[in-house]
Amino acid sequence: MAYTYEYPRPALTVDCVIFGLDESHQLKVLLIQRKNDPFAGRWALPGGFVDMDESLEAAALRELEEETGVRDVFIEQLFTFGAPERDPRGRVVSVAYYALVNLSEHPVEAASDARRVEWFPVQELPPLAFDHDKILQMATNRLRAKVRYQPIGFELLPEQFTLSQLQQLYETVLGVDELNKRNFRTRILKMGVLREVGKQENVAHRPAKLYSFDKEAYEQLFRERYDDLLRRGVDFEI
Amino acid sequence: MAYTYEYPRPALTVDCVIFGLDESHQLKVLLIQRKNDPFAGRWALPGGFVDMDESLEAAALRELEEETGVRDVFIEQLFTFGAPERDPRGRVVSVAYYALVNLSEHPVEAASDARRVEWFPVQELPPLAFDHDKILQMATNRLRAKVRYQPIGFELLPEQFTLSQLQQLYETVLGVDELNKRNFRTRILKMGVLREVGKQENVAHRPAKLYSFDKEAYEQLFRERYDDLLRRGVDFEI
DNA sequence: TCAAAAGTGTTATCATTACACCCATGG
DNA sequence: CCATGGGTGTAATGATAACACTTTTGA
Repeated sequence: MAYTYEYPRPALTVDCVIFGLDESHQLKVLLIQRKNDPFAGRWALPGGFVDMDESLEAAALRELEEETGVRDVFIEQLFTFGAPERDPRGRVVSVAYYALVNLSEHPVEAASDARRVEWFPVQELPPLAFDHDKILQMATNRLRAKVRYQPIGFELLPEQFTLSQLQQLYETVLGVDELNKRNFRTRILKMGVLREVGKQENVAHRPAKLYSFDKEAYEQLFRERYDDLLRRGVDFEI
Repeated sequence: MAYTYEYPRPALTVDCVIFGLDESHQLKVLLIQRKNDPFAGRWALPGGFVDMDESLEAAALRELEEETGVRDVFIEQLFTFGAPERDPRGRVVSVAYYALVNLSEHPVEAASDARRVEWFPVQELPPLAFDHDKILQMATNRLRAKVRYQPIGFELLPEQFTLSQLQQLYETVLGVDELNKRNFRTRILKMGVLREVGKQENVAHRPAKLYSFDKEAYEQLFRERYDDLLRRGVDFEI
């Protein structure tokens, strides 16, 4: 069957940049190996064509699961890439999505067609197909910007976590050596979005307090913040 | 002539949300009146179909000029809207762009096909076609967020401007009553991105100092900021 | 008693807020 | 000399950064 239109149309695809944090606090990204030309054998972001009756987000989630087995992810739209020459096969416009997940909770599946799927450290990436390096670069920047004003990342930790774990997470996502322990703690506790829920047991050192993220407190805070911001006016801070 | 594809393809359009500031410090948005169904007679964002050999941004600028006569605008991508039912004619995915311009420097043209083009105050909008109210809402939010961390808006003022004018601008864009004069000034001057260039003449009150935006100083500042941010780590501020 | 990691005290400095007040000009 | 905006002083309070120190646990 074929589909005919009066005017030519670009093809429309979606691509997913899925960041994962592994046990050793490395930031990784999920890639698949292409089987077909163009770029056969190269690694690429999971993605594919949008069906006519699904939303863009649904398309991204569907392709992600089909190609990697990864599901139940909160993705957000990143940017739409539409340079005329970005795909050698012809005009293809791609809407990119991104997410940050707990790597250990999202095992990759050997996809049905035996395509390879792997997590790569963002520091040691293979050459990528199409303009996927550009997409990934933008996703990394966005993730780092976002981590500063939204409590992204709490989903990556166990339900209960220590402040050291949380600090580790921030250091990893921001790609920074070592944040000042004292100041990190003061800051994050002052926000009042963490609830103390117990302490570690059976560790060979002083047991750390365990916290969980208090979502309601956060949402409350967020609402208050908004009014503040308007009163302050200008900021010029990221 | 017709174009045939093996699989169906959504149509791809671009839409432009152009904000303008008028002389009386009102925030307005540029709309056109549709001639044809669906939504004939309704007001809508300027926009249209993407050609096969132009980038998305180029398509947005082309449609903007064709439909409104407005040109030489710095647009930025906002979001891509792709809900399956957003256009009654069928599947249409639209990449939205936005910009903020000095309204008086961008006169609208009676478009060749005599379609009406007008600036509407964002507070008093007519019903809009498609999901354009949603697009506009998102654009407004983005503009307000952006104005806090980027010196957007300086382009809207004359080359030389007073601090009161600048404050007015911020109040308008943020939709806020009155920022504290003292604090606004302290803050913005402390940044060091304004250069004093003279003073007003022939005004019936103490003449104000005139400033211009020091682009180099800003870019310098921006680079320094970035390192700082990494060291501070977590922020949770917008 | 030691290693390892958790957790705290403190201080100098800077930023923010809120108010009230003074200044220069043309009419 | 007054109306009209432009422009400044200041003090209380809170946030930030930097560094060194104490505590608690299992081995």
